[in-house]
Amino acid sequence: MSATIKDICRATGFSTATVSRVLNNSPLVTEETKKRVQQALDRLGYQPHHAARSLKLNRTGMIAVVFPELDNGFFTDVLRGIDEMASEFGTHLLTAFTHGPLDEEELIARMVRERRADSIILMNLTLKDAFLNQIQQWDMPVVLIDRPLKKSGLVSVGIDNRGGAAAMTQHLIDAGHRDFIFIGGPRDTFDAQERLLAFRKVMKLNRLPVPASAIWSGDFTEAGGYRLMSAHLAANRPLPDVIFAANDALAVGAHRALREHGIKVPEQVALAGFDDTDLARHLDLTTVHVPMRMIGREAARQALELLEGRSSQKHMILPTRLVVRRSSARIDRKTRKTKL
Amino acid sequence: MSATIKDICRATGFSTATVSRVLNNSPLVTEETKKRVQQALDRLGYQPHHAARSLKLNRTGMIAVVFPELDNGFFTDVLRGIDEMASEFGTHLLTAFTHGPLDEEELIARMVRERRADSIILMNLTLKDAFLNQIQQWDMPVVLIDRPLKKSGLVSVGIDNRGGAAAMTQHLIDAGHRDFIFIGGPRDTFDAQERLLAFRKVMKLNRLPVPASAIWSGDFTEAGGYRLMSAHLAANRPLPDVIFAANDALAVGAHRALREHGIKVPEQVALAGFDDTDLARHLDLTTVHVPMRMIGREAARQALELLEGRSSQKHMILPTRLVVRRSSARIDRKTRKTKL
DNA sequence: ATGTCTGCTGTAAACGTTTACAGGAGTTCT
DNA sequence: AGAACTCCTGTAAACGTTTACAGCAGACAT
Repeated sequence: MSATIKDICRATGFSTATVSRVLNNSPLVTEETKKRVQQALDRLGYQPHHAARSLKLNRTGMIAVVFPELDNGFFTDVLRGIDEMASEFGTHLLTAFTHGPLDEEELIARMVRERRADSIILMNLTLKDAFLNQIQQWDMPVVLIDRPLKKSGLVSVGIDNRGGAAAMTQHLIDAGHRDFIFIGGPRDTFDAQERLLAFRKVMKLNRLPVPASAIWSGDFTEAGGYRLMSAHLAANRPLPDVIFAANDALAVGAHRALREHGIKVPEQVALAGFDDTDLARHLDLTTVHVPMRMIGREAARQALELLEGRSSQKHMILPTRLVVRRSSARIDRKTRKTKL
Repeated sequence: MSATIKDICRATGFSTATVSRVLNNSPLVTEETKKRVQQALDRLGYQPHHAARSLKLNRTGMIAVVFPELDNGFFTDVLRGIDEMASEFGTHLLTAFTHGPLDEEELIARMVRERRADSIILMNLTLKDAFLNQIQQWDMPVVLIDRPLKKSGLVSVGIDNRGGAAAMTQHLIDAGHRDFIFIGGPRDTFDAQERLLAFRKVMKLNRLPVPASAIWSGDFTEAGGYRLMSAHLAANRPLPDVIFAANDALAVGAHRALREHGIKVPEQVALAGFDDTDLARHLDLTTVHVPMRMIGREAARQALELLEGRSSQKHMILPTRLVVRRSSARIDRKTRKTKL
């Protein structure tokens, strides 16, 4: 059993109040007694009992972080960012993964009402707006990652999806590509919607057509990208100039399918992704850099500042950055076409 | 403010004791009152206050999981495995990353004494044996991942490092490779030691020499692998037949350095790793599969079973499996040598 | 009618903190 | 010398639960 305040009292002869005051270094204690108490604390290896403290103070020193089952490779870095910032504030992390979308609401509601944390960071969940609105009733600060809620007071941290997707689209066009396939993400995902929107807009600006068949609907997973690409190839449909996948996972899946069919990237078809995961770097995939660690840091900062009443920026949008690598290289279209 | 038991009392007219009994469905309550209380609970959206409960019961319903700063790509899957098992038991996760080795001991000691969790899983930390021995004094179950402690009562979950490394070494020899470079991990890491040991043993069995210069000392990071390989190439030293890196991160780093020097894998040098991370699959890297999710699941299971007093297996070793991919392909040595 | 038992409910203490309030010892002022 | 401070320390209540124990009502046996 760990030592309690009473043990310290017994050892020093002081009362719980005084010991507690030393612990929270109140100015009301003599240097002398402070020293004596401190010695006892050190000697007995005392640490305050977290549950007791948190019951009394109504403060847990925890941030709950809820992640979706789906992993974009995104997750690790964001979590690390959150942890960095949290540990600077002496706060711990309660991480939870949702197991299927049904589970999400219940998991969150329970955690909140059990008061296991002081604030909560929700990442990329497929929550209904109604639920999000309801969340605001609870008196626990909520930070959304990658999911701004319109007309709501919820704080969110997101990235410049439109800017990134637009820059990418323009880059690909500038590289000489005309015939696109866009592999989108889940329709109900904010990121996916934004990226598609920006893609469409830039295509339109450049007066390039986007037939319905050029927009595939993926799920942000590698397996999904692989499946879609394989199906296309198996059906012997023509290759476009370039495939722009709404995230790296999809791009990587498509890449694998292409490779298995002996199709060279970028020689026969160019490829681009979004997120700049480790894999992208290693596959030489042109992509859009997303500052994941920073997202985590900022989300944690918001969560912590909200706690202190400092209501900071409502909706933070972090910049993205085009990362040009080999997979989008300019190819002389005539050469390529003859090869096919 | 969430509803408390007293709110339920006020609503139903029953005492806290009765309400509490309903919550823990004690058999001592009439069906009738149980029903009436339940209604109030539902109506007010009651959830027990975690801190209060845990103070009284001395049970937090949490497992602390401590990860090193270093990320082998390992981490995500293990955590998911832990989460899977934990959530089956209705237990939450407190994750913490150590920030530098100095920090480790203090972080752990504090968490334990604050009693933030019921049990603790330590992954791959560079803790001193003395500290680990000390841990046993505390009355909190500890599960070590990838780090059995000799002659200690600590439970651990590990993998068959020797089997994996031996199988790999033999495979590479069978593929015709004779001249090896082994990029090892940190000397103070158990995994690194075991893998090197098995490598040496199999080389000896095959009567192949292992000069000191053939063993590099890495750090299990990609940057490290890149640095070592680059230095070697920059110094214009000859390439071996094969480079066996003690983990995938190192192999991937080496791979990048090789690629940057225009050296083809496996045409000019074969390459092998250990861990079977996502990257390995995509780089077609021959490696040793490590069942990361399973490691997490088993670690969590042990942590939970220890809590219930069921002391299960002391030291669990999960099997590894050789995964042969293109990077280790057999090359006609004569052809290769002439090419150089 | 009294005693014993069973079955349910309530009272109150406890878990380990923090903190408002009270109180005691010095010091300074009148 | 007493009052009015200032400093420090102690007493006790509170946070929201759980649970040992007490208590009460009714059923049954004597």
